Amino acid sequence: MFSQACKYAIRAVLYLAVHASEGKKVGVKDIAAALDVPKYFLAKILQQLSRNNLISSTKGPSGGFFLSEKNREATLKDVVECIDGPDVFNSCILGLPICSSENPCPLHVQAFAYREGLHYQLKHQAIGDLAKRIEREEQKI
Amino acid sequence: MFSQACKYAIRAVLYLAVHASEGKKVGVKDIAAALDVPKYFLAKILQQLSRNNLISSTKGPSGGFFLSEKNREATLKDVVECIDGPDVFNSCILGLPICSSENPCPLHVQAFAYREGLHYQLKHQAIGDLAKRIEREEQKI
DNA sequence: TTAATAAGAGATTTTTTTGTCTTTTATTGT
DNA sequence: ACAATAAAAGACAAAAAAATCTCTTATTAA
Ligand code: FES
Ligand code: FES
Repeated sequence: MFSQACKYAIRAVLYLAVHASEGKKVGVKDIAAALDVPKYFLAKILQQLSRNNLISSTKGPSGGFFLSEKNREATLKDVVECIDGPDVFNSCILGLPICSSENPCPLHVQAFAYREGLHYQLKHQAIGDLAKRIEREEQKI
Repeated sequence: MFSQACKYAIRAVLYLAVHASEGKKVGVKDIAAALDVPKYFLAKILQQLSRNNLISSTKGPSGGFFLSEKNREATLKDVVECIDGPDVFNSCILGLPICSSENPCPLHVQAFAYREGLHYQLKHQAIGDLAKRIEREEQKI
């Protein structure tokens, strides 16, 4: 479903949502250590998210990454599409050129349900709200 | 979700289920052309399926690939696990080391529910039956 | 104003996946 | 027997994804 880079991106954003803020920035090193993820690779991913204004950063001492209030209004769908491109949620599970209910492949019905269920959550839940639920339910990242 | 090889495998098996039989074998060349898939790559995949007794083949003139009655009783789950390994349907969508409802990641509920939907179909529908539905509903492969 | 810090950017390497080509082996019809 | 056929197997190449390293730029605090 998601590329490795995208998995790291989601986890990093959620980590920032829970552990960082305007006043408490976190460096790549810390995130990478906390998530047990390759440091330099994560750095690249965070750069890309930052360029697309999905996360915020400042350089220099006491600098690092965090989520602004604006950033918290975005969704994980934005994050996913930033890393894996815009077609993640509308391409055929068997790789056929078009995925549609009019011209379905043999797995379309189930695959579509799967994708849409996930898509819906990722699209309609703000990252800020998601973070609150993660803390409340003590979920793993 | 599935590797390219696995997508090709599923499509090839379904193609054989619909278009081949003990009495009407089909060669890699024909399958590759019909599915618009790289020929040599597909050959490798078919070999692997054949070694694992998920499809049947004979060498020599008028030889080729087909599905025996036994083969038709297998499921696409078997095909998928033969190519992509046994963990496809029980690994965390975020790549966390364990996926369980006791220790869920933030996407677990949705990911699990819909993954299971797909898993269920692939596990409980024999390839032979699936082929009949494909013909009946004129689905694309 | 300078040394230390941390992200940004670029280049490079490693690994995995995908795709191709060649040789061998088995089978069949002549 | 033999030429033709087609899969099996092995080696190889190309492309993509993942991961690493180095250098640059901005910022801050002493
Ligand atoms: S057509 Fe294949 S998943 Fe929709
Ligand atoms: S724990 Fe992540 S999908 Fe189940």
